Amino acid sequence: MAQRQHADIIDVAKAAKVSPATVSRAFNHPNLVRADTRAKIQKAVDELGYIRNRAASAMHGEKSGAVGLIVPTIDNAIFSNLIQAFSTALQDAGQSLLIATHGYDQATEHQLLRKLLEHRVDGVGLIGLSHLDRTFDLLAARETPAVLMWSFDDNARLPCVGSDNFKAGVMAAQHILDLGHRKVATVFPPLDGNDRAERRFAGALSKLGEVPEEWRRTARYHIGQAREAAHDLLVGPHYPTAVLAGNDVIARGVISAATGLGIRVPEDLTVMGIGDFTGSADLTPALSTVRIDAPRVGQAAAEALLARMGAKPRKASAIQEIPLELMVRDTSASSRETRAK
Amino acid sequence: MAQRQHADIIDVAKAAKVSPATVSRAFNHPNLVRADTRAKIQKAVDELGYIRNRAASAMHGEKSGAVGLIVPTIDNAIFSNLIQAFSTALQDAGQSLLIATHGYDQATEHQLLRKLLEHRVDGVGLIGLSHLDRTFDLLAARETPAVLMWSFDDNARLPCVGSDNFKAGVMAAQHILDLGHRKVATVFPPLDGNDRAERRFAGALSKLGEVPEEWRRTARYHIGQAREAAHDLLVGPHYPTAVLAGNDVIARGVISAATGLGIRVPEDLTVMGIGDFTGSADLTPALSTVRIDAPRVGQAAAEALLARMGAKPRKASAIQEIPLELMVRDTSASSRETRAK
DNA sequence: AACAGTAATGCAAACGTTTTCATTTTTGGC
DNA sequence: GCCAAAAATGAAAACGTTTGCATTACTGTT
Repeated sequence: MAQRQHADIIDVAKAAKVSPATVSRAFNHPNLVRADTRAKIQKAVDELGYIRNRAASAMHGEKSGAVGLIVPTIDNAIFSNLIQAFSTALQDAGQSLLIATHGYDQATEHQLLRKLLEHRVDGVGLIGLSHLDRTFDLLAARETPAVLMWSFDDNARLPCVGSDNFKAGVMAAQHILDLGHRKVATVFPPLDGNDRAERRFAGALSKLGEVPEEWRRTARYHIGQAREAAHDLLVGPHYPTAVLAGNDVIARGVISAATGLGIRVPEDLTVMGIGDFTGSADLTPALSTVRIDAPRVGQAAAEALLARMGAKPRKASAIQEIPLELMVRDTSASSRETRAK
Repeated sequence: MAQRQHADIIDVAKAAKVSPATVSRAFNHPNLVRADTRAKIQKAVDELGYIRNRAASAMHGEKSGAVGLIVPTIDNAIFSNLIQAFSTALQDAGQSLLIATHGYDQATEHQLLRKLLEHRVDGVGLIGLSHLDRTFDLLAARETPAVLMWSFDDNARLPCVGSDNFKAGVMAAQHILDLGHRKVATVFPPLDGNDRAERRFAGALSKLGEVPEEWRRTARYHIGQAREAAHDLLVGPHYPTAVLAGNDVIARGVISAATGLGIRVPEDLTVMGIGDFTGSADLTPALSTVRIDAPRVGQAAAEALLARMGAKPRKASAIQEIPLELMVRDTSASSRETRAK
């Protein structure tokens, strides 16, 4: 039995009594083939269980129908909302998504980009503004449309969609100051290689002025670590009346540390987050924070990328800023009735 | 200037003064080419910025170097840990990951599978045990290695890696009973089309016996919804002394509702989750739950899939059960000192 | 130094599509 | 019904690899 492994376009053509060329056109330029011919072809496709071979199309300089996305990690609330929205928008446009994670390592990121390019992705999404020079060069050499997302900056090297992290830091700090706090501490993630955190911190400092060394703490993206860092901060001799956390997860750690020490939030201590991740509104007390609309960023980024991929002349800059929103909830309060001591 | 668009394997061959065949072999079967020849080729590759064309290789019946993963959604803690681990394991093996989300719709899932097959993925991962017949059929017809993950069941239609959700339900229920509770309520997600929730519920019922209608509540995967459902439950005339939640997120909603009503956890009410998601241990109070080790599932699933993809004769069944672990923390307590009333 | 055996390389055909160009069919105006 | 114009289809050449087979280059033995 010399039955072929899988039906190919020629088998379909035979079954439908047309030429392979017509079958191909029926897929890629349906308007070029008559409706009844298309019907015949569709019938043959169904009967033979034909599935087109994207690899063979891509070989022809055709689009591969896949987009690449490189993120630091999938498994934290910061990115998963973004990825979900990005993915959905692409799927709606009929694109497939190749995803890769580098664990915050830019050299790995570059390697992953190479791998995605081997698959001839039609476009690429990256997180953050700062990347290796050779990453930018590679993208340019390959003329692959790309979008930076999550952060926003006017003079980014590539189109970018996201929020201004500097502003986020400013807004959070301003809110704290507006409440009358003057003794403000910070708990931030390590700043190196993380332009988001770095910008937020810079924004915060621009309002707060100098923050004394003993009121600055560092914690990775992890509640437990943040709690330890905050504990250390709050048992000190000079305790602050407000803590600005680099993101919502850290803020949760801070609240937890405070609660553990019998410090009431917000009566004794104001805590501000940044991000407004899923669940932050449902904490008890509900977290005051600056909302970064991750789903909207993901969707807008996907749309910007799709527009770039559409071989349109690179028209109006795709740079797009997603607005921030101050979410005043139950962890921030005026400093007036704070500890008299 | 007739400069070619991008370097070709033939360009590389010319630059290295060897034949294209040798270049190809240098990539795919390095042991077949002499070390110094390989060096020459590598040099040419670097100079020309050559990136191999995976599409062209895949055409040759070669492996595409990509694996597909279809999940209900990325943006919730249930899956993101799993996806991250799955992704990492694949990357370590040099594979790329094509991901697609269907939002809990099996027909969409089938469509997505078709799309992944267009890209000639070398293997596919799916979430859960129950899928459309035509999804299974398609996988079989294409002879594409596949793994079901997250749930485990002895007589699944495909190799599966995961935990036994029935057991998870049993363990949670048993713990509650062991503490002496007899008035137990449940808050579960909708059961239809979600075999994980369905099995958990069945497991719980197998221990709990009949749960009266007024103590059963339904809530989607969302803290706010769960809180409402739980509120409704706890203000009733006959309130339970323990609540078994279908997953950790729902458990958070239950705790929140209880706190809001002045019901103390665990003194007045025991709350059990299932899952042990990121952060559950860091809640205050820390959540008692049944740990499903998502990262381990993801990694084991990836390994099982890779093994299947290795053209090895389908040897020892790749079915693998990941053990559950009861995490007794601060939301469960003996029923003895519960409300005397 | 000649030989067999093995290791390394090259040649050319194949893989499944898309597209240009040429050819055939259909359409609509008279 | 005829004709030009437009629409639909087909033939064949490409796309960038991989691989079976043939050839050439080494290796160690006598």
